[in-house]
Amino acid sequence: MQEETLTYNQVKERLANYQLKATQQRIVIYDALMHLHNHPKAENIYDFVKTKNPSISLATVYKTLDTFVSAGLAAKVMSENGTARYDGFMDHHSHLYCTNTEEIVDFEDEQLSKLIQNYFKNKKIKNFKINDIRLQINGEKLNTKENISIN
Amino acid sequence: MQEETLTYNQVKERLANYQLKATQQRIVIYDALMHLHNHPKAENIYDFVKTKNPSISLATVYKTLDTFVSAGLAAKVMSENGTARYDGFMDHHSHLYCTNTEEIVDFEDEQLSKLIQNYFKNKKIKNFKINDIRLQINGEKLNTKENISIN
DNA sequence: ATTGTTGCAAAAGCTTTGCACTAAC
DNA sequence: GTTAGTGCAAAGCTTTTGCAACAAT
Repeated sequence: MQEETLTYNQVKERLANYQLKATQQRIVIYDALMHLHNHPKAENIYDFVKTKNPSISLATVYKTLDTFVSAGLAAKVMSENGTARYDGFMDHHSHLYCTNTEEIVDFEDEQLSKLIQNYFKNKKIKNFKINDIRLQINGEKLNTKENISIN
Repeated sequence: MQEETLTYNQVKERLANYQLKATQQRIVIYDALMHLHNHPKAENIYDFVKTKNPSISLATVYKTLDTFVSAGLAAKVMSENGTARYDGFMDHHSHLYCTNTEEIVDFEDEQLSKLIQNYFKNKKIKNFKINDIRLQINGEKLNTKENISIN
């Protein structure tokens, strides 16, 4: 798995690319998103960043995540129980959702994406412009010791 | 579009089939689900049923919907803003989600379902048992006067 | 008669808001 | 210096809970 470790300056630069002021809070939250690959909720991110910036507030975490989502730096995914989960990896991907453990696992399958995209090239939906297609695959993790993996 | 209009006794019978006591509340809520095809939230259903049973409580609506979902009589869909939406039509289907109007529109496409099912017959996901695959198609409704329709 | 369901009001959980203070540019 | 972001505490909204009263079987 790719481990994206950016230096302080690299993060600043990336924020600048998105016309965002590089505040301490944004930097640590961005960093958290790069480290937490489990589709954390705001609270998880809050816990993580508090170790680096103990005075940060939960409201700031929410506001910042919202900013990132608007800017296109992060994605917001709704889990089945209605709480928002955040995702710092912006490549198109779908999600596996385990109904038992509530885990959300990224699922990326180029071949399947192509298949679906092609399908909709031929079959249009009237009065609707498709921006993004995601699969939500619900099921159960079978072996709790091993990880879920494709193929 | 199929308009499911059931008599009082037919609803009672259907509830009985699911081992559910046929209370007034359940009957009107079930009826509401059959009439409201817009993926209503609990509050919408509450408003609808209050015309027939003005003393019903919102808590009962929530509890009853939960009961229906557990029994398999209805489905719960999470919308992008984190509120639960309910759906009384239990055939497998996907959803179109309009990012502007927040409308959720049912989308059923036998051909596409088959395509995806076949795909996963060959390509298994390790340690994961797929129970249900749904497409979440995000986009924008183009012509606000006309309805969205397939093909 | 028994068992499960309802209604109420209170609480819980997550998220947003308003505003004075502060930091980034 | 100006503009935008932060922290706080309060409020908002959806959903859940506990329990006594009640209705269905």
